[in-house]
Amino acid sequence: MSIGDVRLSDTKKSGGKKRIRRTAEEARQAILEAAVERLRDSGPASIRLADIARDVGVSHPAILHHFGSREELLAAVVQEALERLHLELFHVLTHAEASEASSVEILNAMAETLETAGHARIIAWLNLSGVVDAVDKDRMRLVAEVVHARRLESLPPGSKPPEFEDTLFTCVLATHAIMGEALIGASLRQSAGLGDDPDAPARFRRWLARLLVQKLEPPS
Amino acid sequence: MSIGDVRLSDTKKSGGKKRIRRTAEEARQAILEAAVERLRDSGPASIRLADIARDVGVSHPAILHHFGSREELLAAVVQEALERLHLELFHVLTHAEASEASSVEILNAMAETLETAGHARIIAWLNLSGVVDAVDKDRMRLVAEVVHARRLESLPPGSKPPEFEDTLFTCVLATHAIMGEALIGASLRQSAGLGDDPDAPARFRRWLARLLVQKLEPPS
DNA sequence: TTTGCTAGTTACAGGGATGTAAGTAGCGCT
DNA sequence: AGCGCTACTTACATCCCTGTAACTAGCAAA
Repeated sequence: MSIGDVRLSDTKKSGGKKRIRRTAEEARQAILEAAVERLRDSGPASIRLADIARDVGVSHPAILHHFGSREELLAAVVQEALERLHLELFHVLTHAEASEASSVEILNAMAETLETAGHARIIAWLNLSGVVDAVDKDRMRLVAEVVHARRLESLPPGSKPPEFEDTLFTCVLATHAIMGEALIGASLRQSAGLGDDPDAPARFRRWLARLLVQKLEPPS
Repeated sequence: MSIGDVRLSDTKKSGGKKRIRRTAEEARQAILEAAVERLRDSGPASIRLADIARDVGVSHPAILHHFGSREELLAAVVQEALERLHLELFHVLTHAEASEASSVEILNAMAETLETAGHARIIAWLNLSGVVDAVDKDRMRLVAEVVHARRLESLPPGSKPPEFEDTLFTCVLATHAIMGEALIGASLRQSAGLGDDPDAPARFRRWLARLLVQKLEPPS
């Protein structure tokens, strides 16, 4: 198998000749689902009609029937992936605003969303592949504003308030750290001599959280 | 043009029918050069024999003549890229050890190497594409040890020494930040409302440096 | 100058990917 | 029941990419 791309043999589906007929919407969703998974795991270049068709259990022209062309499928997949990301982030943010979550808890929730759901990988793929508008306008600023508000609230009286950009950059750094963990965490841990340490990731996560706490909510 | 992969039309080279004959070594180098560039810009999946051949100015079977197969070319390209990275990092480190560079200067030099030379992109591509051994064993630990030594040197007398893992994690965080800047810096800046601010990257870099200084070399 | 080695060329074969054409079958509606 | 719509299928056309075969030409050594 090639290093650059995953070639799977286009095996015929066996036996069952019963044709299943979904609604157009269901079919689109099933196809998008499979395609997003491939996007996350192996990047946009590995989105091949025959593969996705096999995942879903249809023939590849069925995909073209619903999406017109691979190009349009890819666009729909990207939009779908970003929509999911935005939905989850929105959920995390509003949830954080409702409860009295600390700044660091917000960042931890963001980490969860980006890392485990595979969104970090998709963002990285899209950025590397040159899809420009991978992150929508001002979302990071909104996050930073929420965090900054909390920061000002918990400010010990008498001390001068931190600048907004300090909070903004802290959020950017946190994002870089989260993305970095998701993308190169494993190999970096290897390179740091922590490869065989099973709870090194958790320890780093805690360490990072403590650093951010110290930065955002310094003891008075 | 597709989002997932870059398709360039295979234009015939014009006019000059004079055949140039390099030594085998020169040819290999020229081919590797072009291939590394493509790896950096568009990822391993976009390494296509015809494209690289056109870049170098030969026909595509010439590449197969020197490398045997696309697979072997790809392996050679990866090895070449990692070798360059290691060479440059080694240079940075030994240079830092020779001069009396501060911890942050070391990290800045690493940033320079990873970001501007395009190594960050290559590392990300390889990690995302599933090439496992993208980072060699213990390099990060070596860096951290150099940094930690400096940290202990500049320790104000009487204060208790920091743990090594604190320094190690700081280096990991710095690496994540550097990688993050190289990979998603632009779109993250957009999302932070700093898209039209030309010296936002420099400001973030300074902010990060100050943070690391504070962490590694606290004022006594 | 001739001869040998090999870097390089053109032409073509084979496989895999996208996309098209024409027909089939599931399901709702009358 | 049967009619129509359309989700889906099979078969095929086409293009691109890798790899092979046979030949060509630059350069060095005799």
